[in-house]
Amino acid sequence: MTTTTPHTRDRLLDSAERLFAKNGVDATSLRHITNDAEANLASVNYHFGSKEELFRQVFARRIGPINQERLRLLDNCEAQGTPSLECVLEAFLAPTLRLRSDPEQGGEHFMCLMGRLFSEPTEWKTILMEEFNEIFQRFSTALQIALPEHAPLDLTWHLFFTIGAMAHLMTAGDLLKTFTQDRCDPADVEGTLRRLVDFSAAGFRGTSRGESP
Amino acid sequence: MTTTTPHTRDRLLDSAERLFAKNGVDATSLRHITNDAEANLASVNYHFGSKEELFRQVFARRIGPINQERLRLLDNCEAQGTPSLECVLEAFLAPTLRLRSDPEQGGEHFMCLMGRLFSEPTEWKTILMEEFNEIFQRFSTALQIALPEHAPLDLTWHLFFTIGAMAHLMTAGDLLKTFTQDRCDPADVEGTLRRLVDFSAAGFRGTSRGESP
DNA sequence: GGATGATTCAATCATACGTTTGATTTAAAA
DNA sequence: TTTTAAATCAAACGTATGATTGAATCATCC
Repeated sequence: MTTTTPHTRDRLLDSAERLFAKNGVDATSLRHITNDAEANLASVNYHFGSKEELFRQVFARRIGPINQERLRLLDNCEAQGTPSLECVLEAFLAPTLRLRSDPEQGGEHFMCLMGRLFSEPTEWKTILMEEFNEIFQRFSTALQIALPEHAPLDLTWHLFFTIGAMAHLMTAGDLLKTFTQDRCDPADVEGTLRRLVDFSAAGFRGTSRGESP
Repeated sequence: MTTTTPHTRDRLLDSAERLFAKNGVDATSLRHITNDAEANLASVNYHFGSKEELFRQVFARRIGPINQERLRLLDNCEAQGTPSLECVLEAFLAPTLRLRSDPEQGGEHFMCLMGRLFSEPTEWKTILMEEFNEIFQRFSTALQIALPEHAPLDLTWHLFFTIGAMAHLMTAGDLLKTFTQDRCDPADVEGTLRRLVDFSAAGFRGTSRGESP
């Protein structure tokens, strides 16, 4: 048999992902996780060795496919000659934002968790950054091709701002909905994606002071 | 007498602010704080009643003046007729970003703390939002005056994106410096401010697809 | 100087944490 | 069936947490 059990190990990963996202990594105890997963307390250390390793694997389980999807979409852009700025930005942003509309998996929780990681203390943040470095370099060069007349330094700043807007959407998106009494709803993933892509693209091109010369 | 205490209370606020920013709220214990402040463990509960109230006052001590400065700068914009978009955005962004260049106070630590709060679990986040609601409304109407031809809903989305970029700068600014081997340095506050204002302003005006008809 | 209220202090409370242990159960190989 | 390894379990480990106590110290005013 291949499917031995609805294995404890996977239930632990699912519960940990959800609770880490909801309450933060530090505030989530192993007892919360094992209660939620209906597993024994010791099972975490049996299957993962430590809480830190559990977290690392919660993260590793999702980030690989996401970054693969990023690169796949970027390849799509570049397959048709010089890629457009919007296409590159969408390739970068879509895989994370679309986690929200993937409810059968726990993608929504992971999105929140990843967004929070950007602002978490160093020890956890480095885990994120190890995976992120390649993507950052890859998209930086793609942006230089899409906007050859812009200084590379400007592109780096603008990508950083875009990542900030994306991360804010991931962690505080629900807050926006509350604030605006549901008039802005990040649950409309494609609409949100289009708005963010357009906003960032205009920001990248910049110097649009309204009047044309 | 008005000045009852010599120092302890203020030393607690300073240490708490710094440690909360550095390690996170949950990960910072009262013992860390009182050791750092060279105060007795019980002094926190004597002066503040609880850890939560200590945090609330760490926050309240700074956010009031910051938001006052925001409104003052906004008044300056509006004093000269219809305010420009850049002026409004700078009035919103400058008071927080400039905390970094205020090192004699602990403003730098507070900036990081505030940025992180955007993505912290709900209980702390609501504390931030209580203070933020008025500012949000005030600047929303100012933006509608600066960009009368834009839909109010668009402005709300764009302000949200801008806040995200700002928050990311506050929490992960050092990461940008590391990533770019110091070629992008958020410690250059006015340069960073100008970049963010220009990026956001272009994003707000939007629809600058590069080519002019 | 003695009284009074504001602070500081060491000690302790109950609770929660991540981890470890050793026995027990489960499931597949021999 | 017997053997063997994987998995689960209840219980406890030592440490750390936020909070509380009552005595001691300090500053201030009458």
